[in-house]
Amino acid sequence: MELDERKKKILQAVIRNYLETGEPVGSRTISKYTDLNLSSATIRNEMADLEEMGYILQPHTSAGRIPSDKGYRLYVDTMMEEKERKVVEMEEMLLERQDKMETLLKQVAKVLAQNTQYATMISAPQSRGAKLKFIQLSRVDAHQLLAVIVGEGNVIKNNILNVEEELTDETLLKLNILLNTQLNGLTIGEINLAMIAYLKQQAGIHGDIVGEVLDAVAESIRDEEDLEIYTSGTNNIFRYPELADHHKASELINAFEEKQLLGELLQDSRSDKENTGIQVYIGEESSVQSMRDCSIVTATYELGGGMKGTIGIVGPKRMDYEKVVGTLRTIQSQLDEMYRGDKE
Amino acid sequence: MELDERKKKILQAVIRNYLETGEPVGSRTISKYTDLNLSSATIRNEMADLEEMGYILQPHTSAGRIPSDKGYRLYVDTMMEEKERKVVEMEEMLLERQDKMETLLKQVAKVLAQNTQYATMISAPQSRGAKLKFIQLSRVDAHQLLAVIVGEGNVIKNNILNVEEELTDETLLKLNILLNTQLNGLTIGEINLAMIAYLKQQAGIHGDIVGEVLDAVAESIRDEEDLEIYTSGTNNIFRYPELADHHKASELINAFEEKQLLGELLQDSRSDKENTGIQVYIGEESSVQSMRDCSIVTATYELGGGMKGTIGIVGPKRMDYEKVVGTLRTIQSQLDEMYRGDKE
DNA sequence: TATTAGCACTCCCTTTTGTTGAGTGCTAAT
DNA sequence: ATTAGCACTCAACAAAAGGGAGTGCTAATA
Repeated sequence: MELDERKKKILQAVIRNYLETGEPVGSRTISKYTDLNLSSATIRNEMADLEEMGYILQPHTSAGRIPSDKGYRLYVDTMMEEKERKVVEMEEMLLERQDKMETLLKQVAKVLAQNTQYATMISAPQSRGAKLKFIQLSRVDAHQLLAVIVGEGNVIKNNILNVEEELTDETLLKLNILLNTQLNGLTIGEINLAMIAYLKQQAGIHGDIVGEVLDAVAESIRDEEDLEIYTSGTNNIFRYPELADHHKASELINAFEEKQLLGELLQDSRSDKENTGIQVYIGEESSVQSMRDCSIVTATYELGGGMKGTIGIVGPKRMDYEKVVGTLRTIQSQLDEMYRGDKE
Repeated sequence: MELDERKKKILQAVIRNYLETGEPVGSRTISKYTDLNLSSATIRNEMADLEEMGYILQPHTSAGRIPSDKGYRLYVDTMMEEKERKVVEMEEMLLERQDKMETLLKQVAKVLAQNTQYATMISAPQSRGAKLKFIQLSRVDAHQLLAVIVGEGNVIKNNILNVEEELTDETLLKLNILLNTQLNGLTIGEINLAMIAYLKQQAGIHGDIVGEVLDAVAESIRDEEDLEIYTSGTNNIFRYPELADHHKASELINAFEEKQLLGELLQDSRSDKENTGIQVYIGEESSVQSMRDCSIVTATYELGGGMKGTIGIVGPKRMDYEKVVGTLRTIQSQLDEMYRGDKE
């Protein structure tokens, strides 16, 4: 059977209506709602075909139809009309420039949740892409060093290193010079074991102690793969009855709290990107079990210099895809603008 | 009417039973459950008295009794038998010593949630109580300085300072020496405006630029009053039907996400402390509206040197107070031990 | 005088039974 | 190919009925 133009129109009407109301859509509704001027009986026949083709389904006999995952997919891929979305309160947020990445991201998540009424998450840009700008070891205690590492975009990492032997001031100074001259300009991801081995060799005479410190520095640079994620609006899931029953809600909230799975999700969505950097997962398309009744829209953002992070929006399958995608586009460009603003 | 020994026993029995089952407790149950050897009829009379006195109440005629807030209060104050609680997985956690405060606190929250099956929160110790150990300004960029401030217990703060004029290496070095000699040993809370004014005076000749930097340093030291809070086990609230309906759950989850109110709550509970540092808020006793159907148990912990934080556990009013208080005590002493372990 | 057995009564909870209405599929007419 | 008409289905709501746990009261008992 072929999906002709009329069937498409009817499918689209069913989906649009269902997105709005959340109620199964009947033939009579469609007959009036569209400009097709067809009787409900005709629509019924068409809808039976659409069901057979797998685009819509009946929750039970004698109910209207709701879109299936396949139906949503078709809609998202070919029938949706994106439009830029005004993002409320975004300007304010941008006015007070955030020097702290953390604050900025938390705010983005919050604004997004308020605008869309869905649950949102945002992953901090991986620092491994950022170039090293400055590194410094300072003595804090007899056996403790503080390593401060500053990357492009002023991403700061601290680490307390425990060292067995005491270092002289001179050694420390030399180490600092060595580290800065050798590592400056490299991205954090580039500082690997080979690099460190080379550094150790450079350090030469100081041998053990320096080696120990360098190892610790290397570890603290690469270590922090924990991938921070900020979430907001989790309680929005209660707005959608299809997600709000105890079991599902509990699972979802847990996923949002644990953040482990979210991390993987956002990670995945970054790798296989399309040209636009926006991706939609409908129902079981995402790997997260507890979100099998949800749709997830993710967007990759960039703060310049390879600092890429991902934003995710989680809602019911009948989420307002147009609005969400539109909003995400706006945010993407706002963040981009913000970065360029930073540079000038 | 007097609350004699027998009435107390009955009240205790009612509460104990209700804590377990969550169902209103009838006279027949008590008659069998206790060793009082009284018939249900006698118990009924006594229960009528207890109700008149306000310790228990009937959800509706012909139902059993449930404890009132006043009843719970009496129970918590005089009838509860605390016992130390083994905290599962706590040892493991302590074995891998955490140098990062953040990780430690997150873990404590998690372990606590798993052990108690309630929602938990923990506030990071206020850094204002910590003594300054080390402070350093470094040039990151032509117009950007990085201030690193290390307090006792290796609490680290970073801040990027923007400066108008460029500083010479010499000035920077002098500033560092000045800051370290003058501020070392003071608590972060003690570094106030007067102190800074004095420093400015000391700096003397350098005038403006130094003043600017000092102001920025002062700000970054005292600024961070945001009071970080980590939560865990929010979804545990779904275990308790009396909290799990959409409206209440949504409000609660929101409170846990916003963290604003939690902060005030934990803050309050620290100020008016009893000798033990553990406090119980039953129902409306806490100021947080969305938690009027909950009980909250808070405990103050100390990591030495005035570094005090607060732990909170939120559950239904019929929470297992004995277990919760016991568990908190255990955690308190474990954290204490941990700090002492750090010192030796 | 304190306790208890007995009993009528209350009220929630669950199940049952109707009733309604939106929606369908099919058939026959257009 | 489209549509009017009709019988049928089934969720959702409401009213009715039954069951049961628990109470308060009264009168008997130790």
